[in-house]
Amino acid sequence: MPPSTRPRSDGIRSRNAILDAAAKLATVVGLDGLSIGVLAEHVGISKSGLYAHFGSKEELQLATIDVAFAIYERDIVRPALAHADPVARLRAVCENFVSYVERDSFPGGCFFASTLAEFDTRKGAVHDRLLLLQSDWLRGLQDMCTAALATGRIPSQEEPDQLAFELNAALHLANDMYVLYRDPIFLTRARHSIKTRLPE
Amino acid sequence: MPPSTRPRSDGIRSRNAILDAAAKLATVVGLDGLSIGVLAEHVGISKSGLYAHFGSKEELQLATIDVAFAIYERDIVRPALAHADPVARLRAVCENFVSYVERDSFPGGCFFASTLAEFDTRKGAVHDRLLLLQSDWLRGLQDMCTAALATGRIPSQEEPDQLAFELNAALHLANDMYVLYRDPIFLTRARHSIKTRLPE
DNA sequence: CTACAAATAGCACGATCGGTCGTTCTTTTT
DNA sequence: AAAAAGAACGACCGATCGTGCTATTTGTAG
Repeated sequence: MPPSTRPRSDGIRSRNAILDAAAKLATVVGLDGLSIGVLAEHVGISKSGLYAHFGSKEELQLATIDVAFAIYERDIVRPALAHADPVARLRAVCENFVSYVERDSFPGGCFFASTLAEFDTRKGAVHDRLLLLQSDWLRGLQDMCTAALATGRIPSQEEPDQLAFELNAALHLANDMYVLYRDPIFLTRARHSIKTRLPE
Repeated sequence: MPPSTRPRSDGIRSRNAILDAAAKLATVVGLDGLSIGVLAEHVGISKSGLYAHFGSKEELQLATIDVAFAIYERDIVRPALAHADPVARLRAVCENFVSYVERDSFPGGCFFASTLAEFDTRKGAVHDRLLLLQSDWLRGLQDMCTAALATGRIPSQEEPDQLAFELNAALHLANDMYVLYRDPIFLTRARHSIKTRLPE
């Protein structure tokens, strides 16, 4: 293979700027509705200059998903894993999601809620990647529920998957309603649902 | 104004066929992603022939929303209103939604879940119309919860809006997960959540 | 049966889409 | 300092977008 293909420092900076803008814009106009020209104009570079960073629009979309996933891991999952106690850990991951919505990390709310709603019934690599990450989230939540219920400190006779469904439902709707109405009452509602199921 | 401007019978038939296809397609590719040309080809008429039925794409979108709303009212709301008992009525509206998802009324799941996710952060008449209908649904659900709780037969000390939020959350997530995974387990989960809050 | 309006098709427009090209500028390596 | 490679640019491609305009067909009221 030819030498190193090492990226240049300014190229990395540009690429990060592009993907940061792409992730934010995608939650508003969609991953598909996001056009190369509009994105380039938004970042302040030419369309072909932007395009040179990615071989196709699909690769741009996949790269955008990866940076959004990194943010989600950094802000929601990793801080929760710091808690050793299973119940505290589960509480933390839920609260981290709510506050991640509350602080408007993305203008269109949770990146994965937005993009999955767009690609849920489509085919292709983007759908597959989003589905994989969603399945990881679901399994992680279910595992946390299993561990939390095993402590015997949860006032619920539900099975773990049902508890995970109900927690996820509250988080999910809180995101959608908060994006739609910009009313924090929905975040309060979700927090109340969580607290009822995972009391201190 | 000039006499009647009466539409012709074949025109009405075409218009219905167009809007029926539009409502179904919109849940897959989005209300905006649905292009006139593709829709025309799908219905089997020419692009300009289709376009003549509506003055603009936005009017097509608004008309599509109206037919979807009529279906939602016919299948979900009206049958539930047949129940005089508030608890039975609330149970019915929830169950009607789940079975409306279960029987694949739209290929992309609930029409309003799909389109609202697309237009939640946009401006314009389409967003406004969707928001209005969503607010109606929310208020209706809250009213039903108020009436149901007033019977004293609900084993919950929650306020009505919190109960409405939790029921809505279960319905909402059931739709999204069922569309994504095509696994009826999520419908079962939602039904379980409902039954726990509204026992027979 | 005739007349007229509604319905549909054909055609073309300007804009924008994703994508390719050759070229120039700039950073990094030697 | 020279050479090599990455970054960014403007021009351009064919395709498709929403949207008009005009002509033709077709259902229906008088």
